[in-house]
Amino acid sequence: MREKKIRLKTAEIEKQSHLDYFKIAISVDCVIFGYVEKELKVLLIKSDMKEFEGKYSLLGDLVKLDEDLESASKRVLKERTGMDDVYMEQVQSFGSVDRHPSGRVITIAYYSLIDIKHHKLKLSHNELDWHPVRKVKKMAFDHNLILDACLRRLQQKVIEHPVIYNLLPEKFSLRELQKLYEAILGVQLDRRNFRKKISINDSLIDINEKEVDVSHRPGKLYKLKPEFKKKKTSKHN
Amino acid sequence: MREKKIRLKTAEIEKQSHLDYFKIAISVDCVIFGYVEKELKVLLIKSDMKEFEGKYSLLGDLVKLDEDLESASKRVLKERTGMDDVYMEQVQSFGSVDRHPSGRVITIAYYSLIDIKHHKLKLSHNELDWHPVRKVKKMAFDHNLILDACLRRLQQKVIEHPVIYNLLPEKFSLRELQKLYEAILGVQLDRRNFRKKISINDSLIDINEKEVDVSHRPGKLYKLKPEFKKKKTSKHN
DNA sequence: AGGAAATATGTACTTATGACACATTAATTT
DNA sequence: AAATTAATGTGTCATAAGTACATATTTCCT
Repeated sequence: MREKKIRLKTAEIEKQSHLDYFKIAISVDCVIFGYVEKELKVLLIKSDMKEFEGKYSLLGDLVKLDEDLESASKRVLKERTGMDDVYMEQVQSFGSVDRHPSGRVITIAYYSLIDIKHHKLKLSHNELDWHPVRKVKKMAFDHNLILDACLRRLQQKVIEHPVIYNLLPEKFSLRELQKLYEAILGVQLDRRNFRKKISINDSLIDINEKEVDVSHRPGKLYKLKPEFKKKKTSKHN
Repeated sequence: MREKKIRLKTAEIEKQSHLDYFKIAISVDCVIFGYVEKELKVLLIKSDMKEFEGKYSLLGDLVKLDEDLESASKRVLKERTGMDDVYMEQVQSFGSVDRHPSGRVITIAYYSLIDIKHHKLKLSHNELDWHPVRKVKKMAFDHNLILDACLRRLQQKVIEHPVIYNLLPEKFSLRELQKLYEAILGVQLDRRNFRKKISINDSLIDINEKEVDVSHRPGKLYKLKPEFKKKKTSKHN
């Protein structure tokens, strides 16, 4: 009997300490980029916290005890959007003491790139929807900071490796690729120089097909060479 | 008396649950780079865990509930080395489920650059000492991975901005700067081209002094222009 | 005073980047 | 069916950046 009482006590204390005293919670937040209507967009959800009523937030969740960080962010993606097998990269941790109104939560930010045509998400649910990256208003928590950090990382990536195939369908024209590149970097580029740059790094296959349903001369379609499709999988973190 | 016994018990359990069951602990690990005897070194300490007896580990500690991540890693540095006001940059989180033998610990890696001449550390204590980065053996935990990630980040940084003044004394010669650059990248460079590169980015001041106590023609000494000294302080994470 | 050793600087060659123009193709209009 | 239009597809030249390489100069040491 006495033993039981002690257990109760300790359970209580565990629960308290869980959020109150020495416990720090860990979450992941996903910045999910998509390319819709020639604009770079990010998937946001209406915040369910009353402190942030009306504001949007990134998709995220607490990390479970038995899951790796990347598993956690893939789970978030899968749960909320049904999407699987997406490109994902860890960006940065955010851990200011006061970043979460309900307690101490350190979050690890990931960004993902998805081709929205291949991954049909149930946008009707959950007030989940695409927002143009450049027009995102004040979000919940420090999520604007997180979005900025992820966008900068994506821009860095696209400069180093201009073919961001993850955001495009399997077959794409050079014009489409250039428009994507411009959408990410927020600049306009010379068509000829862009094509030269692409041809130099030699990562595309001409598949001898042409665009259809365009109201002008159709462009050639390309695929990414398989050897460039290596997904960046972070192994041990 | 009974109360006391309970407290003892709960304290025990707190300690257990702290690392055992539902608690995910958060730590920071610091990869502290120094430039000693023309070699890039990292500050390591003998692991105090019996699982890793004889192995070295990075300097790290659990993050306290009321401290930001960067504060935590600065505290670690200060406590263990006495050093303050150092360059520091967050690199990556490591959170594999099994990375820590005593429980779930997610760690956030930082790297620091210090000029060892300005920061005299009490190396005699704690079996704390500098180790050549290229010759580090198997360390405790996943610390080899962490070191690798931080080294790659530092290399990236030095390519973008060749003047890594944090590792050098205030006044330095171009030869010293080049040797440092070479030590970080692990390559040999042409002296003339290196100097051209440095002169182009125009970040040094010729202070009209020369090296002393060198057994050959002394080189000119330079300082970094103040406007290039902006410390990278991560604001909100 | 002369030799050794490192500093300091310049030039030619190659490669990458940026500005720019014209011919070609296929859909659309007349 | 021919002319028009609007986008695709390619090439050249000028400039900037990167790489390979050589000679003169300064200081230390003997």
